[in-house]
Amino acid sequence: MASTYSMASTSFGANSRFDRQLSRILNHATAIFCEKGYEGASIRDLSRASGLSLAGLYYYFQSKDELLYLIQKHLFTSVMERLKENLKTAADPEKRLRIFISNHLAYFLARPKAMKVLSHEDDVLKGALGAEIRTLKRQYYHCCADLVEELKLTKKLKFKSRAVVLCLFGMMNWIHTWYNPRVDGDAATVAREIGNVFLRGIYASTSGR
Amino acid sequence: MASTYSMASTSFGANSRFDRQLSRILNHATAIFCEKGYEGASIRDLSRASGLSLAGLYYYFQSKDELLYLIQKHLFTSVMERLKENLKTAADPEKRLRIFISNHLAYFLARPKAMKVLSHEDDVLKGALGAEIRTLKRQYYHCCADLVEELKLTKKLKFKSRAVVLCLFGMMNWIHTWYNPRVDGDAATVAREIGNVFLRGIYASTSGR
Amino acid sequence: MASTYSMASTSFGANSRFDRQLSRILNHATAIFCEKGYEGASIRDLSRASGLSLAGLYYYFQSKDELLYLIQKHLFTSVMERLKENLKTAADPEKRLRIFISNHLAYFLARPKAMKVLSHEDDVLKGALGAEIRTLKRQYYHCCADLVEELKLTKKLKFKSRAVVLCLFGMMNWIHTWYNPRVDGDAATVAREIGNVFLRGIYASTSGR
Amino acid sequence: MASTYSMASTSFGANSRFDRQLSRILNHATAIFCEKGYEGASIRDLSRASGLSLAGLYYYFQSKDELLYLIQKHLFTSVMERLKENLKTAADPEKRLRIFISNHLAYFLARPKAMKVLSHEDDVLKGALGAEIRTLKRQYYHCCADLVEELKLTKKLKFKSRAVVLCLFGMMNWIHTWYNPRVDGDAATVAREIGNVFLRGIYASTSGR
DNA sequence: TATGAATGAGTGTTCATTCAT
DNA sequence: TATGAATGAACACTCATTCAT
Repeated sequence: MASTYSMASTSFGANSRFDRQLSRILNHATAIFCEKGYEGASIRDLSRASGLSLAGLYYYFQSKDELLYLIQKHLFTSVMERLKENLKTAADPEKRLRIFISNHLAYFLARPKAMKVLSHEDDVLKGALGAEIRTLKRQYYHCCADLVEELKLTKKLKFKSRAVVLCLFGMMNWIHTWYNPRVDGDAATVAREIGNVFLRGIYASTSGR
Repeated sequence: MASTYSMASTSFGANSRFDRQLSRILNHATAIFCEKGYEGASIRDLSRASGLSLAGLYYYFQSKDELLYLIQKHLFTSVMERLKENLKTAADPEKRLRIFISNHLAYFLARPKAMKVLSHEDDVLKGALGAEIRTLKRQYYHCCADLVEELKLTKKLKFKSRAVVLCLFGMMNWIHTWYNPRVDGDAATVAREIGNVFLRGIYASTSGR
Repeated sequence: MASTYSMASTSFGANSRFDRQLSRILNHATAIFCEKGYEGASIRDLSRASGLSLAGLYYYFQSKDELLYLIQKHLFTSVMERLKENLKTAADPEKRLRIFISNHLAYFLARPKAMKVLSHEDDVLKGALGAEIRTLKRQYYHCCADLVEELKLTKKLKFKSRAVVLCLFGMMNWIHTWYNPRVDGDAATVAREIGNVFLRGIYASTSGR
Repeated sequence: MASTYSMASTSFGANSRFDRQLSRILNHATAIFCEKGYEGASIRDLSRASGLSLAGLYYYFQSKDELLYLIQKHLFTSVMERLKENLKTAADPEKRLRIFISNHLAYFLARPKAMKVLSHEDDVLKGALGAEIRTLKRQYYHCCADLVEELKLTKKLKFKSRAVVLCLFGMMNWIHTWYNPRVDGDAATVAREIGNVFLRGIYASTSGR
């Protein structure tokens, strides 16, 4: 599997020695943050895992905060890129929403650790770095909200959009606490199931009641 | 509001001086774990918040781990107690499932910090304490799963129970990341909405597809 | 020799266990700051010297900065106290200025390390702590400047007071770079010599030229 | 203003590319040592300030110690050179001592940062480098002491030469803690004032008392 | 000449925890 | 019941320095 962090279209882009090394480090860091949480993880853990010296790591990032920032930024950026690519193939509102769901699950079920880091360490980053991440997250949320709105208009449905969209995110994101590929099937299967519950749930709504 | 931790029916039961003090401490600890996470929180934070000395706190618990254990155990125990009480009033399967949802939300939206601690610090506890918490959690999960199964049989529905129940938990538990009483209404309102999406979603299912 | 830091009239006052220990620590810290400079000294050095554990030290102060602050504050406060006491015994302006000089030298030649720390780490402290120290220092300077002004008026002398007072401080404070009791005599001797150079120097001045 | 460090008569002499670059580096280093002290300053600070890479700097010096050595050696060497030049113009003992004072102040008030580094980091250097600097310093001290002795003999004065010379150095070197050109006038003015205090001070001495 | 990449040793500070009282 | 005093281990991070290129 190619490095998660070195895709030509992101800032980790150019496949220089530096970028490849950074991407290796970020992958290790993701795994460690997943396992122990941001606070519980130590740069020493990362040093052990990556084989670099403690001091050597700091050549690649400025602080533990920045490490988390780089990870989260990359994830939001690249899941969104893929989403945009995938959405090009469909015009039907329902299909488009199903694409959102399956894009999200395909991306994150392939990176279960990343998914956990993203939802767990949601509000850790303060200051400018945190603000940038929150902006990316809001953009991603709005992609989904817009698709739901599109569907709502087309089908003349009645429901509180905010609550409904957040329910959908709840179903999708909670998955990292239980997903087991052998029991639950692949990402497409889970996406179909969640899509079913969600779409039937909102199609049946004719009033707020 | 009576202390969350000193209800007659739990082990913190008897309203002794010890129990009342412990319950105060656990409330402070919950708030701190919520704000900073288990790893990020320090016993010194708790000392400051509670007004007790660092050493004095250890009269009430053996370790930081046990502190989290006491909190989580109490929460699962008491939400389950309330659930059992509330379920006594209804026999209709749908109504009973709606009671599960509203019981969960009423309990946890009144204790948003506790809800966050429960989902955030889900897998922190290792060893015997962790095992006990996981058992309680499984029991609670099965309460819900049984209600869904009951409904499925009655209404002759077709769906993968496991996936569907976990979707429901996802919708309910994700709520701590977005719930705002002024925007989203009270617990009963949110429970109705989540119930709607979920029940309509599964009612409409006639096959696994 | 009684501890430098536990005089009844200062804030290190009450001879409690805590205060005695703190005063021991501050004495060690003074010696270390003197030898290696503030930046060059490490809390580990202090741990070694004092026999307390690294962590144990932090029971007595909040930060390395505060350590320096405590030392400097104590020195300025107590040299000033002694000065006020000593000045009570004389009314003659020249005698009073000679008292300033001999008080300064008696105090600091008995604490050569303290003298070096005070002049070397003059501008290290930033923020509130630094401001407080600078205020104390300014007060001490003005004590001296007032005595010089008194003499200038009495004897109708002509000179730039600022330059002259700062010359006097220069002579007194530079001493830590060269003073050797066996070669240079005791504090009273040095004070007499500096007093001579200074007083004859300003008595002979009738114009700014 | 020509570089402080690349004068034909010093070892940084020949105006080669190397020497010009080294001289730039030493100027930056002086500023940084002045601002943060020797211990507090880091080679990284110097890298930032000079624009050279961390590793690149080491082409110009062997160690941080040598950096300080080069600075201090240059300062003593070149202030002494100028002194010798200036002393050629006068034969009268008093005039010659006044030349020492004004040469010292003219040189160092034009390089306030250098003056601070010289007095602050006086005893930092250990081993051979430190010994060499101490030798230069002693030579400079003796230049002054000889001039004072000359005057003492000529005018048949009585005082402890050592104490008196060190008083003079105290007045001159302490200046870096207070000198403000707008308030205190130029170097010549300050030199006259210090010369006045000092010369009148010793002229008036007819006994050690 | 100059740099990118790396390191071992050290920094100030905080941690959960203990023990005599 | 509760605390003051203390500790070993760990923390994030920076240091001066090096070496292949």
